Amino acid sequence: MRCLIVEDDPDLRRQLARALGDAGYAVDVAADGEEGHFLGDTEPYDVVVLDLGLPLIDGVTILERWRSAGKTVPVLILTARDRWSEKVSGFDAGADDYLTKPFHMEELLARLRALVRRAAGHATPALECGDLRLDPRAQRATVGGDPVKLTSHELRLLTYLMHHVGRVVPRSELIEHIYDQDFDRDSNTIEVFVGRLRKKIGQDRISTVRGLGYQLIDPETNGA
Amino acid sequence: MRCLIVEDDPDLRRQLARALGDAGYAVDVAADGEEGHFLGDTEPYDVVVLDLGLPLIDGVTILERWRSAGKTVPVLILTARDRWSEKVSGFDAGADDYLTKPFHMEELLARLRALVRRAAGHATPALECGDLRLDPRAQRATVGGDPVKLTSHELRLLTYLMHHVGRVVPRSELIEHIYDQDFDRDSNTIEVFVGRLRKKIGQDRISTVRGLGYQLIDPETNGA
DNA sequence: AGAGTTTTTGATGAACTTATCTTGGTAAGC
DNA sequence: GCTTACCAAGATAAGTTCATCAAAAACTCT
Repeated sequence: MRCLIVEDDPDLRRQLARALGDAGYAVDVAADGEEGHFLGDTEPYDVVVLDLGLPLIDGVTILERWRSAGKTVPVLILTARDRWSEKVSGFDAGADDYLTKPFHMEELLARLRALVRRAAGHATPALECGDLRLDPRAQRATVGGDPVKLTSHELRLLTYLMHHVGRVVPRSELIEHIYDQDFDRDSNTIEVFVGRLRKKIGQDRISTVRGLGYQLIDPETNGA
Repeated sequence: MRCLIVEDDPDLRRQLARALGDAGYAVDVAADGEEGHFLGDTEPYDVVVLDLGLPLIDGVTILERWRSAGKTVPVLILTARDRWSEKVSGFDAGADDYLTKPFHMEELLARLRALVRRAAGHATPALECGDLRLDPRAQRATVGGDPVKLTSHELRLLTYLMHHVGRVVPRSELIEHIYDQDFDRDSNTIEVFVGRLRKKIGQDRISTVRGLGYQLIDPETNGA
């Protein structure tokens, strides 16, 4: 999952970036409103953390622009505790959730998980696909109850696929959502990771559709 | 589906071509207004992505000429964020949708899907024909709920036929919409693909009309 | 700072898709 | 009823895409 953080306070920004990185997100950061607006406009994020008090362009304005441009990416806004009115205008502008500063990092992570989950149209917190389970909170995957040891990028790949079970996902999309901004596109990393994942979770769980992409097979619908 | 991209910025052009290619379109590109106008005039596209700021002939002018020549192909125009007035004149010239640069590639794809769908007079996201279903986003086809494994070209062929259920589609039209510009016309590839499709989705779903073309049979209207 | 992972890269070989060719069948026209 | 044109089907060949491996580079953690 790929996440954008728009926050002008350097300390908090760094703290957020680190926490979300540890939680398995590919993280991009913006220090002011202009940069934040630009990034959110151009890159495909799965969730955005947006501070309201920003230099150059205000958070609410950014959000309004994204929404009027048809962007549906889930956005969580951060407000100071005393800025009560900001919160309201944030929601009016189309925010999906808010959090008042200061906050517990754990709570932020929980809310983000909920947002990502809802955006993908899932009801349950844990992702499932046959006897393959993934707990985004614990960053743990199990096959038939047995834990599988995955490295961080293997986990990212699996997480994205499990949010899109049954869909044929192009390699380019996987790259966009697993890596952050500056990544060299032309490489075979995805193939290598798919290979490793298959070795760990079972060969025939991920099928490749030549020329199109990869597909996580749902045994229920008996995918492909 | 066959798509024309008219865009003068080389980076964006390549990026677009790649993304649309990944999404299963047959893609032609034009780098300036003259080439774009010519291609759109002579080749039958299903959708066009048109930048407004172009060398030689401006995008709005191209669009006006196409429209006054009776072309109804859906056109999505790209505008820079600050060119507010361009957007308006683009609509006046007959654009079907617009997107301001920079943009999410996924949003562009979603809008193109919507355009193609609308142009073919469909309401539901998934294409249906009897118990044959096709989800263009997931690139998955099912017959009576059972998934059918199709290769990328088989998928393109079926997609086009499903957008024109019941119509007798000439082989030449299929070739034009499945392949891009430079393709040797004199070959029997389409016959071969129709044969393979029939084998996978059922023999009597596609009927051949001698001397005219192929027809995807809709059980409702009991086609043919 | 160094050892152990993890990630990336590059190369090689295998697998698959697609295009072409050939042969045989089927419908239309005379 | 015969000829001709068009279409179906199978086999083959070519070209592309993908999988796998090994090794180098980057990163972590002590």
